[in-house]
Amino acid sequence: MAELPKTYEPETFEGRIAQRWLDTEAFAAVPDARTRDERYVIMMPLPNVTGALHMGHAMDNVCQDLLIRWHRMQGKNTLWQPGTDHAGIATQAVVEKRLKEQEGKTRHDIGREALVERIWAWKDEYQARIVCQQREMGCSADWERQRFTRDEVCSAAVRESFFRLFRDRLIFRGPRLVNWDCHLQTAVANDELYHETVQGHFWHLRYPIENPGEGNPDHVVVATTRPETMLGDTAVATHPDPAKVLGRLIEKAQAKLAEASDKDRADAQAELDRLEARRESHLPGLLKLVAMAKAGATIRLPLMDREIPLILDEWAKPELGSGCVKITPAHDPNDYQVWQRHLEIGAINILSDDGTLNAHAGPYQGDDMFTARDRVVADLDALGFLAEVEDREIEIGFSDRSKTAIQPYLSQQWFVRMEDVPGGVTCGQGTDKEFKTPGLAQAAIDAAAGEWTSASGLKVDFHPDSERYRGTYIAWLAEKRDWCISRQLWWGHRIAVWWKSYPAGEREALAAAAAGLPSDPEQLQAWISDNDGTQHSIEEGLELAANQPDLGPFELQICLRGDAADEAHAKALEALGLERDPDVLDTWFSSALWPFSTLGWPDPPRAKILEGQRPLGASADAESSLDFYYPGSCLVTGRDILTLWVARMVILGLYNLGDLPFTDVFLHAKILDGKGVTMSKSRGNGVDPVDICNRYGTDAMRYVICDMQTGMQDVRLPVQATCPGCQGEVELSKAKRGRTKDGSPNLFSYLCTDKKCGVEFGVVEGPLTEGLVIAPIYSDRFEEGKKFCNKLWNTARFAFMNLGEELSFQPLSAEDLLSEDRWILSRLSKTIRTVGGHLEAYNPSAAIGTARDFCWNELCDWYLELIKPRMKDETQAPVARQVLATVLDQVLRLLHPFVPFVTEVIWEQLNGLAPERGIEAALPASEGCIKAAFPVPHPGWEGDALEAEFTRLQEVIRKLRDVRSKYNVPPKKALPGAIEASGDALASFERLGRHVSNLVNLSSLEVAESLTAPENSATSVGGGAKLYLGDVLDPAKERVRLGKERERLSKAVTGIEKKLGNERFVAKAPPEVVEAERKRLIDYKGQLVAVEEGLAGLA
RNA sequence: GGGCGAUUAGCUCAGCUGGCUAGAGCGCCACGUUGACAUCGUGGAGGUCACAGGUUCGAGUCCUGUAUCGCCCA
Repeated sequence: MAELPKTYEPETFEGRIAQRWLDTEAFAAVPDARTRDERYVIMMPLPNVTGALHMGHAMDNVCQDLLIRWHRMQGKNTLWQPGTDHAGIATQAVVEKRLKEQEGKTRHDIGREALVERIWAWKDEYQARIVCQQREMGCSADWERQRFTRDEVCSAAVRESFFRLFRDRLIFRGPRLVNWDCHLQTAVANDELYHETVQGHFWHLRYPIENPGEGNPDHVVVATTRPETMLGDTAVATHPDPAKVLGRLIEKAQAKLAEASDKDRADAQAELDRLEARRESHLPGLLKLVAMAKAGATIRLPLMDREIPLILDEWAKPELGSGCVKITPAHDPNDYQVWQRHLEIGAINILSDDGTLNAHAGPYQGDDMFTARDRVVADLDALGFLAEVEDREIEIGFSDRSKTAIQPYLSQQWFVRMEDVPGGVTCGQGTDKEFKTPGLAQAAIDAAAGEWTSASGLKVDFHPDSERYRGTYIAWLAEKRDWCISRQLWWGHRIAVWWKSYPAGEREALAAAAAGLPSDPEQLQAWISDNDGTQHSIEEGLELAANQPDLGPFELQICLRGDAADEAHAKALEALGLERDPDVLDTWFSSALWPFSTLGWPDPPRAKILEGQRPLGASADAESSLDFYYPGSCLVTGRDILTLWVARMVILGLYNLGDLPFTDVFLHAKILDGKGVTMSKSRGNGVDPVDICNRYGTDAMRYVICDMQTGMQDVRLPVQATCPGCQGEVELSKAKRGRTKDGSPNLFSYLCTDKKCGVEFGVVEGPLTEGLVIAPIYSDRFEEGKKFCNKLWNTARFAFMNLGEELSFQPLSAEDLLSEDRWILSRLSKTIRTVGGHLEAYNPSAAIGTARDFCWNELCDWYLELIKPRMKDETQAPVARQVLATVLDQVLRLLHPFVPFVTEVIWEQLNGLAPERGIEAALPASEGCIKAAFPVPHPGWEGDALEAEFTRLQEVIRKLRDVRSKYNVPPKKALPGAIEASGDALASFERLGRHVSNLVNLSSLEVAESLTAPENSATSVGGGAKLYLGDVLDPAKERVRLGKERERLSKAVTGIEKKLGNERFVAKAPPEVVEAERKRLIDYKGQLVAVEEGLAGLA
């Protein structure tokens, strides 16, 4: 017999097991004859190649592997698609930063090609690192399908999808206000910004009104936190109906005052007074302005000497400031909206790409924003146009990538049209799932709400909190905001549109270029775009250029479908004077295609097969990967990218393929550090999951991760480090940070909390920790997982020591089994059912908790103890052995998805010792636990009466142990015991008395309806019986012990009596609740009487 | 500014549609190495369920407000 080592040492077998899974192709996803219901697909949320994985990724990957292994064991054809994301701006920024640090160069110094080459090298390094980490964590993804968003297969999908959207006029180029990063010189998305509140000013500017007329104001005052933007003002707005707004606000304030608490009354009164005073002072002036605006009044913009209109718009707030607001459409999002409502005012962009002012800023051209601000303020002041300067806290947006302030900036960008379009959008063109939708955003809304289902009957739902996240998802989509997909970067999928802009006067040149275009409708799509981005056919466009030149300049745009089209036509386009757009696509565009680009869409048979990769096309007896694995099943991710990524996958899946990329979205918790701050490498609080695996074992890491995933509660993970000075443990959330050279806190170093030590040590390698010892960080939360694995290990060890040389299977009927056998099988069946239910409900914590409780509290603490005597008796041992082997078999299968390594290695041994396990019939066998059938409940094994009997037995044993403990009886000393009971309980204890003797270590046990207690007995009640333990009595101790017991019981009795004495309770509570209370009262009273008798006996 | 959520033991978290004396793991205390396991066993201490009101026979759970802390959107 192969005896297991005494303790669980994961490092001795994890590597070997991982290798065997690879050797046996256990993770391989190969299309076969299984039906759609027998398939299960998870597309891994592609980690970006910016850096290594941390515990947040571990949470994501472990949850997915749990689902994948569980479904694989249920016999599904399972695909877990791995891969990585190029992460445009993030990766380029990291590489650029390193270039600057190490060589002092910028990207412009080395050029586009050289920079991209360096980024590819970085990508290779980090992709390898990430895959290594995932394999270490036991991720059972099909590594032979590994994809990267910029590899040839994914890139082909990007080109095709872009072309189709462009052809359907769902991609267009137009002017929009974007967040401009002046340092990186690119637009950045909202999610790449962070906001900070800084001390700033509020400048009040006085703008003169042209020819105000008798009795009218001769100027307006506007206020701004960015006075330099006044150079781009194109209007001043005032509210069209100030009386109504002020009236409504005053009503509201009165209502609030009426309801205000004493504490708030003064504030509410002050607010009301302010509004009323304001109506008095400002309303007449504002009404005059309304009349003037209607009459076409204009304003003379100071410094620029430009005439701009006074307009009426609800953006102006009559209750604030002067009630007027300056409008700078090109540099403020709200003003931009105003412009959209009053297109006649125009927009003037005063900024260049590099953040300096352009020619539209007149004398301030060439200044940066801050220089310009000082000069504008000084000049306005000198000319008497500066009314007032206030100090004020203002919120400024910063680019997360460059850490510099962003500027709202009007520029030409590419967009995907999300709103409804006239005539609707056809999704799934050319497939048998083709359908019409009003617009792309609406299609994704319908997918999650209402009656709509896809052609194959699918719908999207969210877990574990369906309501909450459906709401977030729909609210975001309902805005139907166009998606800006262009980025001014060098790292990414370059936009495949060649274009040239023709001012209104150059219609002839436009016509000539259009006439010279190659004709290839399948591979080439041409549009003429007007100045708002609306795309027209060539004929319509030329007509517009002739008849409505004010819609110019016109842009001739040609999109090529793919590499072959580039080859055929790019030169010709360039000969016509068109240039390929230099921008690249937003990373999320390629990520949005992930559920099908990875499978070879649009043309799986012709998808490039990279070295060591599985072909994607159809085989003689199976569909292509795309047909077989799309639509997929479940998406597992954090809630922060629900909109950025999940919604967009739904949109492009529906648009390109006519069906959903997945039906279930599992949003898991986020892992925070000990202070509640998001973990990340850049904050110096990240923990590398591989460090945890090495320290505690991979299964221990996975166990604890599963245990942490409850509902949506984010989880704090306090982390520690071993001080390199004193070797003591330092709790990082309590330790002080080290200092950098300039004296500010160093995010990457800590001071030891031991006062005698105080050594500074680093936690992340880098320039800031040069010269410091780097202490690996870990978290003692993972001890729990290791302890559980050790317990499981020793359960198996006990089994193997007792199974004998080789156990042969015999069919067993219920009569062959003893009561403890039937009890553990009943508990096992119910455990399997409960665990399955928790997994279905996406609750890994409850699932593993249930499995753990069974293993530890029932199998180990009770069953193993109950059968130990039988194992020494060769006539009784075989049945117990067979039950034990069967329970172990089921437990290993049940736990495998959570802790795959330890279960697999035990499984291997179990197969050697007991090749066939089962009770009535042998269970289906399997060489690897990874491929074994997941356990199913066995209703025939379940017995409620038996379980109740065992619950009573356990209570009796605990009570008697408690007495032993209270009297400090050494475990080896056997004592006489007695149980006084009647009815069912008596019969039950007569049958099971041997277990009491065994587990309480009794020298003798009398069970009877009425008996004489052993000499010097301590008394106790429990399990519906009166219990005696002899040879221990110390009257003083007993009085104390029973006194406490009496106190506890009489408190409970009083409580229930009070409740039952309440007439309204008895009248109104459901009868079964009242009845249950009555039963409890009788039970407690019985116990109380017994305790009091015991006390009386002492006297 | 708008929306969503959280606050339960020293720590990290459970607690479903209101109903036993509010639970688990870790940590803590006492005792214990008899052949699975000291990464263990047996027993134990520890909570005004953030605060204030309300609904109800009954509130950790439902409602309103307050405080603190998150997240998303503007």
